[in-house]
Formats: sequence, structure tokens, C-alpha cells
Amino acid sequence: MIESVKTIYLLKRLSKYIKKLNIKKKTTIKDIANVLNISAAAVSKALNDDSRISKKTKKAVKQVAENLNYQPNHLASALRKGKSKLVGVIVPRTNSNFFSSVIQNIEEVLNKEGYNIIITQSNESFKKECDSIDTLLFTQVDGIIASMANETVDLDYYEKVKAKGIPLILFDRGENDLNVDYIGINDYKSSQVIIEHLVNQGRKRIAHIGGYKRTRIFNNRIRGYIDAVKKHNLPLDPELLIESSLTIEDGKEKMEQLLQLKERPDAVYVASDYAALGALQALKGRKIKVPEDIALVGFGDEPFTAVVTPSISSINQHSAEIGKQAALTFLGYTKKKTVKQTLNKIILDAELVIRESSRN
Amino acid sequence: MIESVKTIYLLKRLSKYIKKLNIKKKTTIKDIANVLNISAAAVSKALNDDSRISKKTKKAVKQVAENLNYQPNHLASALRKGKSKLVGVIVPRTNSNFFSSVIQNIEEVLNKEGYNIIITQSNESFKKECDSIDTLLFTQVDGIIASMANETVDLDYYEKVKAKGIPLILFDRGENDLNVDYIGINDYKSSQVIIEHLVNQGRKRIAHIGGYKRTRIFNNRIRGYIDAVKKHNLPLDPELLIESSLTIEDGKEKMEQLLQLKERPDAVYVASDYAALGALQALKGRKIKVPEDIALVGFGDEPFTAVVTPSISSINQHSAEIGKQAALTFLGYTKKKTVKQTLNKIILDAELVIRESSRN
DNA sequence: TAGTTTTGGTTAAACGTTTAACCAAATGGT
DNA sequence: ACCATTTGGTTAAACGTTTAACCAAAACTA
Repeated sequence: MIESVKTIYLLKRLSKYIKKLNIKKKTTIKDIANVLNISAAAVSKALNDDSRISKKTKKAVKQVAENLNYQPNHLASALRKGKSKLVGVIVPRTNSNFFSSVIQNIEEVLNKEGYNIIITQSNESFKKECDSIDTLLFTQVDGIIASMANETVDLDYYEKVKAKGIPLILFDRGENDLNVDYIGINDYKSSQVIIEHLVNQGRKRIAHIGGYKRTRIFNNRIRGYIDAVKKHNLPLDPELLIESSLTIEDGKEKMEQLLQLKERPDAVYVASDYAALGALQALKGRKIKVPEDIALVGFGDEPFTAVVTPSISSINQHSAEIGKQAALTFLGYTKKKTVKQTLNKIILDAELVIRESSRN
Repeated sequence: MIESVKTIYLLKRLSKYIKKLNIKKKTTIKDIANVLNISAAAVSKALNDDSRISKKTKKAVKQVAENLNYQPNHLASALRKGKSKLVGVIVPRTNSNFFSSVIQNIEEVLNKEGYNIIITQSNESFKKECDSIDTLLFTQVDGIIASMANETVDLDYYEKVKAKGIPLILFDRGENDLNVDYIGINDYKSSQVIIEHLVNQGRKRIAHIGGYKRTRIFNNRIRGYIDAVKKHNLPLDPELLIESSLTIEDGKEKMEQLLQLKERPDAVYVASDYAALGALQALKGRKIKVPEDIALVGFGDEPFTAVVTPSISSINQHSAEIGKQAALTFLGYTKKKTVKQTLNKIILDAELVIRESSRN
């Protein structure tokens, strides 16, 4: 009896508020507090399942919140708590399967913990990357997960992030000097696996169209190539080692260059699938048979490598795992009160996917 | 003389503050105010170039801000102003050149006006899309620019956005019923241009591997195909019109299906480049000559269409322009005090890029 | 020179949450 | 029956900005 009187009373207050809402913009915890005649603090605690609030009150609060279509104001809580629950992600570009898959996995892991991500593309431009960092800091992100642009050599901007005590996690394109966490694959070893494979297929003169030496991962691939070639007593001709921007176009151009040589290679290892695709175009254009005349291996295992003719052998970079590990590494810092980063590498073993372009 | 005494005094206060900063975390306008012995409000106004602050004070404020490495707290100002200066972007996926290019152009236009974007991928999942909308609303975005997932038919979540008075702009995959702004290309006409082209190349039996009929853009392409085929008095065989998920795999499968027909088509128009690529695989697998035996046309002008052999004719969707227009449309609403959206379409004429796969 | 305007600020409240500190009432222990 | 504890809250301050309202002093006006 008393219960139902109370209920009717509450319903009245509620409908009064719902009417007001057509005029007012948004429901706040104050509105809920007014309806229930309790303090805003109690509402806040109820919504956050604080132990000092009774089950009954919690239930009532959640009910009213539902009815009033309450949406917490993230900015207010972020301001108060000093945490934005936002993580910035910087990639050279999103339109490669590798990066898009990494991002997807970062997002998946972080969403579960209530974090959202802000994605920015540097388009391989150092300036754009600096701008991205500025805007991410401005947006008060709680952390930054990044893969550096090709152009980036000056690390001041990243140092700024570190100086602010914001966790910085690098993946794929990293830099030892920053002394932060890094997740990537074993580029050096990947090169060795590739060369090994090509040698097993009977290749004797293997060229490498590599990335910019100044970028660590490409440098590692180059070192891996050199050491492996030496190990197998193959010719280490400087003409066979070419630096490239690794775009489709440049891949094509650099392959043309290799074809000009008086002594052509019988296998080419290209440090990116996109450039490998361009190289394949060049070979086809000149009616050179792949793999019979020249074998080809790419890097990245982009989906198109499987569907192109001939399909291109490539290195699977475990993008999903990289994304997960990057996110988990970040989450590790959120548990601690102070952020103190050191060089901490997670290196995954990549695997070679052998396809038509390099199988006899 | 007096000047230099003042300067020394200031320097002292400054260095005192800089020392404190090693302990304290972040510089706020209060810190700047204390150094200069003015009010925080004055600092705020100075930083925002308010006319009521003297040039001298503004200069001093900016100087001190610089020295103390002041970074405005975006959350605080967003909370106070009720604007987060964040725009949410929802796409089915980022790893297609079309979407990544749209995003890049949205970002470019919005950054200039001080907006940042939060990108989320729905992965063509309705549930993920709803979650994205929730988190974007939670993050207090000032607007949402979206291209809908294939699965999406229920529009309640988007209605929620509208109900909140947050500008909603759709592109590519839109929906008339929502009565909001839409930017896209003329899909109907694109189909007609393609058929016209194929007819000009002497094709008599043209098939269409289309997307899901329930998705408006794919439906339009289908209608365009049907009307054009009728117009040219070509056979409108139901067997020639196939619905597909338009992935690489499904494109391959659906092409196989077409090849089973007793009366094969002599041209196939595929509503996506990815599916077209799959279709090309199927054709090559069966040693069918493209374009001699069967001509092929895709949709989207993804970069790989130009480098694959044979290169695939396709429709350029003007991704850059779509991104720009979407961003500008959003910015239009930020000038107005009340948001009142109506169905407002910007339809761009797409252009057919003719390549080897359909040129005799 | 008294009144008005302009200049260059100041004060205080507000945005919506969270949280430390407090407290009254109920319950428990002996 | 008295003190201690637990329960279930309340109050008020804080997060860092912005902004409406106010004001003193200087500068103009006639």
C-alpha cells in the first residue's frame, strides 16, 4: 500500500521531469537526483556501483536514468578524473591491410576496458606526424600508440609525449633511442628466412629492393639480407641492393633498373608487397616468367598477394597480434600510478607464406 | 630602468614556478595568472584574443605560456563550452582506398577549423556500428559523418543521433528515410555509363554482379543496369543479375556461377573492385581471355585496378571530393545555433576509367 | 569640470562529475 | 545500556576553462 503511494508519487515527479526535458537539452545526474530526492553524489556513486549505496537506491537510480535517457557526460568525468579514456593511434596510412588490421585489434582490446581510440594518418609526412601528436596531446589522450612515418628522424615530438608522462607505445616502425615499448616482428630473421627459401629453390643471384636505410625495420631487413647472402656464399653485388620508397610505382621502376643489369638476378626480394606488385608489373611487361626466370618475394602478406597472378610469396607480419600486444602494453601502464618507460621490445616471429611467385 | 627591475622581478616569479612544475603535473591558466599577477579570466581572454585585453598583456601572457610550456586543457574548455570539437567518423572499414581517402580529406578540412576526428570501423557489422554510435555519443562528439554497414537496416540508432541534435552526415552508403545530409555519386547513372561503354565495345550479353539490393547504392546500380540493358534492347536474363557480398572470394564464386551458364555473358559489370578482382581470378583460372572472351568492369577505382593484369576498368568515385563536401556540410551546421536537418543530397557525377579489361 | 565612454581588466558562477570528509541512524557486541 | 561499528548516505570542493556581469581608472566630450 505504502509502496504504491510512493510509486505514484515518483511517477509524477518523473513525468514532470520528462516534460521539462523537451525544453532542456540533456539529462544530468542532478536531474536523476531531483527525481529521487537524493544528492547528486549519491547518484554518481550508484551509477558507479559504489559499495556505500544500497541496492535499492542503485536500482531506483538506474531505472530513472534509463527512463530519462541519461547519457553520462564523458568530458565532465574525464576532467574530474584527469583521464580522458582516449588513446591516440598514429599510422603512416590506414589503407593497407596491415595497419587497418592492427588498428582493429587495438580497438577491440581497448574498447573492452572502456577506452576509445582516435586514429590519425601521417601519410608518411613528418610534419603531419608532429601535428598529429600536438592534436592528440591537446585532446588529452591517455596514451599514444604509433608507427612512425618514413620521413621521421627527429624524435623531439615523441620525447615531448614521454616528458608529459603519457605512455607511448611504438609498433612496426620504431626507434630504439626513444627507450619506450615496441612491438614488431623480427625483420632481420624474416630476411634470412626468405633468402634461405630462395636458396632452397636453387636461386643463385638474389637482389633486394629495400626500404630507406634510415628506417630501422628496413635497415634490419637489409642487414638480414646481407648476412644471409654472405652465409650462403652468394654474390653480394652492390647493384643487387637497391633503396626504394616502396610504393607501387617505385617498385616497378627499381625492378626495371635491375633488369638493365648485364647480369640479371634470378630472384628478387622486395621489402613491401606494394613495391613487389609494381615489380611484378615490370616483369610481366617484359614477358619475363615468374618464377621460372625470376622468383619474387614480397613483405606484409597483403590480401592482394594471394589473388594476383602469379600469387606473390610474402611474410605474414601478424598484424592482429601486434595490435593486441600494443593495446595490452598500454593497458599495463593504466594500472600503475606512475609511468616510467624503458626500452622494452616484444618481437614476434614472422612467417613466410610461400606462393607461386617463388615456388619452382 | 624601471622596465628592467620589472623584468627581473618577473623572471624570479617565473623561475619559481618552473621549479614547482617539476613537482606539479601541468601548467594551467591559473599558473600563468599567478606569474603575471592578473586574473585567470584575463589569461583566458588573452589566449583567445579577446578585444578587452591590451596588446601588452596578451603578449606577456603568450610569452609566459610559452615558457611554462602551457597546453590548454581541451576537456575543460569543451565541458564549459558544450562543444568537444571532435567529430566521429564511422566507416565499414578503413583498408580500402576509397574510405581512407574520404577520411583523409575530411580530416584535412576539419583540422583547419580546429576539429579532430575519431574514426571507428564497423567492419560491416550492425552491432559494431551501434556500439560505435554509442561510444561516439559518449565521447560527446559535435557531429557524426558515417557510411553505413551493409547489414544496417534498422535506423533507430541513427535516429538517436538526430534526436540529440547532433549533425549527422552520411556518405556513400546512405538512407533517404533518415532525412539527413548525404554526399555520394550518381550510382544509377554510373551503371548506365558502364553499360553504354560495353555496348559500344560490341558486347551483347552483359551480366551484373551487384551488391545487396537492400543497400541503397547497390540497388541504384542494379536499377541503372536494368534500365540501361532494356534501353539497348539487350537480354535481361535473371541469370545474369547476381546478388553478392562483393568480397574478393564472393566475386570469384559468383563469376564461377556465371561461367556455368549454358549461355555465357560476354561482359560482366561488378559493383566493387574487390569482387571484380575475384572475378578476374576465376576467369584466369579457366583460361578465359579478358577482354576478348569476356569484358570486365569494376567499381571504385581502387589503385590495384590499374596494376593488375589485365588492368580493370572502373568507376572513379571522387573520394576526395566526397570527403571534402562531407566535412564542409558538417561545418555548415556549426555556424548555426540550431540544427535542423532535412534530406539534402549532394550527388557527384562519377567517371568511368577505361582500362584493358574492357577495351577491345 | 561634470558627465559619458572606453579601456582593461576582475569576480564569481557555471559546465557535469567525482571524491574526500563528514555525519546521522541503525545495528552489533558484551 | 553503552560504546563501536556499519550502513547509507550528504556536503562541499575540485577538475580547468569560459563568460556574463560588474567595476575602477583613464580618456574623451561639450
